[in-house]
Amino acid sequence: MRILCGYMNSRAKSSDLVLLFAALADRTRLRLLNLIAGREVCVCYLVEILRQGQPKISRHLAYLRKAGVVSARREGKWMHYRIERPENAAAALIVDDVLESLKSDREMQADLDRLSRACCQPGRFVSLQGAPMPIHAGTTVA
Amino acid sequence: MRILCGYMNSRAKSSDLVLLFAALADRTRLRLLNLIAGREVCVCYLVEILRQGQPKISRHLAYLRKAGVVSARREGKWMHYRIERPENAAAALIVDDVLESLKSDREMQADLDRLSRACCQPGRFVSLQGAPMPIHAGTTVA
DNA sequence: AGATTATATTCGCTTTAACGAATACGAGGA
DNA sequence: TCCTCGTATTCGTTAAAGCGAATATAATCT
Repeated sequence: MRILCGYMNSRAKSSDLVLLFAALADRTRLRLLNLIAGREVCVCYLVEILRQGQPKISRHLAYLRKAGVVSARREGKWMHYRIERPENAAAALIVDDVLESLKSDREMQADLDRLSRACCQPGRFVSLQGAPMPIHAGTTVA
Repeated sequence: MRILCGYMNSRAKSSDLVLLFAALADRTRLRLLNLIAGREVCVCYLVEILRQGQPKISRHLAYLRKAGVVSARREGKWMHYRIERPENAAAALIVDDVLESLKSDREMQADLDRLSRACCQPGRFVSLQGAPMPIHAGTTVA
């Protein structure tokens, strides 16, 4: 098992990396990753916070899923997205770096602020009434 | 100076990152970075090793230059390319990760092998006769 | 100066990405 | 079952990337 693991790491396909980089080479997708980092977020929140069309958000989420950076979980009508650390060790390192560095970006900080406010008073946002709130990572129950 | 430096790092623009990722999201460009990593290489070697058209290589190098990942130095008719660590701290970290992880890719290893062989016997490659050999990083004189 | 060599850029074309609008799907609720 | 709501996908269009062929530029050689 440990040997197999080492074997896989020693033969990283850079095609994985190309796919990853393509996924990261878009500001909207970086904003999505930033919002999802550290919690599990329902799509409706992402649409509301980024103030962009729902199909657009959904397509970008699909793109991130295909790249193996996020995964989705269904809960009734709602879909929750969370960060998925790639199997490829190099890719995983890079994702860590990226998520960390996004914290120092102005717009990313503003997005997170908006998300916090939306969580405090979901009623203010018509589109969020009744929607399940983001779940902080490591928390068993909201 | 140290304060200014810290200030800049604390306000990373993720647009820099988008540009960087776009530059990394191409296999030919990754192969170029892999060949250039650790040494300064003349364009004609890159064309020869990758066995691809010269305009294509040149365009990809221009792309990498605009993204701030490589820089060029002219020596007579020849242009030498080397890795340029981005100013943005996050970007620099990512570049380090990428260069390191490329080492475990099959094709990248093969490219480096071909480069070594070409350096030993430049005469074998018609296009390399008289061309300046790659210069290992940290070496003052070839 | 004119020819030659190494590299960069332009041109036309084909492929791919991104978007909004419309539509389809999937799970609950009436 | 039909309706509604949240999300995903398709469609048609527009913008951008990548490519080879041709051309331009910059330095060296004769």
